[in-house]
Amino acid sequence: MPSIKDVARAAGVSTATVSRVLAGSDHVKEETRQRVLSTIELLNYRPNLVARSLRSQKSARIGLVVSDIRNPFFTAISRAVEDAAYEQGYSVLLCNTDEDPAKEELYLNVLHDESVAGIIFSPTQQFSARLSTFKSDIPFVIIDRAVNAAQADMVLLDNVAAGYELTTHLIQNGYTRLAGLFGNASTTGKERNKGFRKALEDYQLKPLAEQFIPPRIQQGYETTLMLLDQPNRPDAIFTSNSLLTAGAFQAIRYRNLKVPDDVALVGFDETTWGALVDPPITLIAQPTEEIGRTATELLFQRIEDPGRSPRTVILKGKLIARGSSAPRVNK
Amino acid sequence: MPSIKDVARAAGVSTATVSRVLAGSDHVKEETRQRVLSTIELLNYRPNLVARSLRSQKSARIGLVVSDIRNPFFTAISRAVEDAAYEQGYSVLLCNTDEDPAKEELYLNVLHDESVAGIIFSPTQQFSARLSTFKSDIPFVIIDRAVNAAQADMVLLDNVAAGYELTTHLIQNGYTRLAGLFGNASTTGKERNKGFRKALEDYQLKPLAEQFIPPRIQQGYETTLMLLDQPNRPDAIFTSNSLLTAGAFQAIRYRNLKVPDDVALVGFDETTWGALVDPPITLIAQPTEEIGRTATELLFQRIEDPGRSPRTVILKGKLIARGSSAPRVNK
DNA sequence: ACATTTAGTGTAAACGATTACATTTTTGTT
DNA sequence: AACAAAAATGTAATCGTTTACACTAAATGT
Repeated sequence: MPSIKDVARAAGVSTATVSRVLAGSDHVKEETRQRVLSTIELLNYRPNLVARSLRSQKSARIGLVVSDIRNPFFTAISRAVEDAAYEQGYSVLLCNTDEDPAKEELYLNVLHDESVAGIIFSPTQQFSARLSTFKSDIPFVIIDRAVNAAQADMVLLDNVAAGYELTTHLIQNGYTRLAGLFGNASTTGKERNKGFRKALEDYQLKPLAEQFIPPRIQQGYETTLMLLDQPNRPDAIFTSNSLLTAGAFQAIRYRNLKVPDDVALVGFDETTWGALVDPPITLIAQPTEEIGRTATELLFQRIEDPGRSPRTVILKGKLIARGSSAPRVNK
Repeated sequence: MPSIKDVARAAGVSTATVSRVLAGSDHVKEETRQRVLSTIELLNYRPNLVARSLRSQKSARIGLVVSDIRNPFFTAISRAVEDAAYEQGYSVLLCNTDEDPAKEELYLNVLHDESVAGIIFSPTQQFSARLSTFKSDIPFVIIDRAVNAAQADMVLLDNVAAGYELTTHLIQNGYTRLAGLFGNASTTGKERNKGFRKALEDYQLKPLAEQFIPPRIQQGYETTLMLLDQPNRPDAIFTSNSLLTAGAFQAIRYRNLKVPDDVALVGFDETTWGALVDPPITLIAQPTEEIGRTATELLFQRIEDPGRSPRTVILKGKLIARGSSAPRVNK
């Protein structure tokens, strides 16, 4: 593996000159530059990024910390971040916290030790407490979940509006006995609940149930069974993320109920299966590609200028109305 | 950010001693060790991994190169690899090639430049050609797809057996006009096809169609439509990966056909949706957790001992029979 | 009592790049 | 032709570790 010294020697120049050529400095004579470049080519030299990082005290790596890579939303985000990062010559270290604050802390430390240039992440709820400590250190951008202190760059969905729109859609399609399943691991669930409530209020309706539960398929399944078995069964179920939607869907099928005739179902996030099941699921699609790209861009901007005032970008979801919430037929 | 020098100074020792304590060397007096440790605690010192990598010429990072992170199989693999790696104190750089040889080459270079200790990856078909060049360099483990030269560690599914089992299952359940959709981006599709053929031969049947197509939902959809519109419609469709399964399922629904009465459908890999659709999909589940862990372990072993002779681990898939291939009822 | 081993520690040279500063070469001016 | 200014290049320190080697002091053997 040739080093910059080998190149310098072979090209008959000093390492400084090679470095300058590499950096694209314009203080190198064209002739020399060519000579160095062809030597680099010849020796198949590639600069050692570790050495470069050590010397320049910065790296071309960013960390991506997601709470569950199995959630298709985060999978999509990962792709977008990765694409955006690699376009800028950055690599991505992926970390998966499973909503576990201990793992989160571990990974933030790891990323710190790896000298990443910045971090994009979806924090656990417990993170807000640590935010102040963390802030001093590495540039970071929060995605998906608001943190208390507005002292950070964030890319969020307008969750209240999305919850409102999805709920309104149900109401306007004739559903009145609404139950909601909300993830309890983040503010996202809370905000979507806020929109849910607001919509109900605006139509002078009362929620039949509001459950805050862990964002897992199993939990969605169990809670939905419970709701379905109550005397006054809901005629529509609102779920605040796709894992809960999957669980709810399973439960409904398990009880041999018809969607949407017996009970409608709506949720969040485009998934492979949402369009495949019968009926397909009505949902709010998040602009994952845009979220990932925006977060990456914000991060680069902050790396560039750590002093700039924090910015929050709020994106809109898109209602995709499908069979699972088709207008209610009078019975 | 304190460095080892700061610790050394504060503890009244040399940096060498601090380093020895850090490395757990037993050539340090207990009293000194304690003093150093408490100084480290006090200053909240954490070793700089970049400097460590540079000096020791190795790093605690591994690269994971997958061909499509949106494929739930690879998502699952990622998780497993990540967990296994972090348990050993390694971080994971994630790369996504989209089956694009150019991206693959780019990422392999990036990983090389990042001085990763090793790479786990699912190569594109074009990779085999580059294998010999690549071999000299970084330790790596191939997953999911066999490469020509057996000169590499590999963790694979017994794809021929899996294809055979899945096909036999269809035949034994009374299906006779079988069509197969196989991914054309890897050897995996070919091998599953081999099992498919073998099973048909053993039962003296002829395949109705064998299509090798890009592993995308859209392609699966279009090809299935084409198959369904032929005069002699298949009574069962075999798909070699979950994206093709999804596409096929969509197409079947679009033509308003009943699964499995009009046409059965089987595929590979556990997905969220496979169990949710009606009827749920029969499939061969791969032991993703085990694949990921095994690959990571093999990689660590190879990093440890680069000279050892390559090893191929072949794991068995598990048939999960569900409604989409229920025994055929006589018409 | 002296030589020899052993344990504990320090010194300083790496690892491979970047970069401030010094030096040399080129160019331009008179 | 001489000098100044500008351009090109080189020298060497530096980033934060690890580690071969050197050294000291104490322990052991004779």
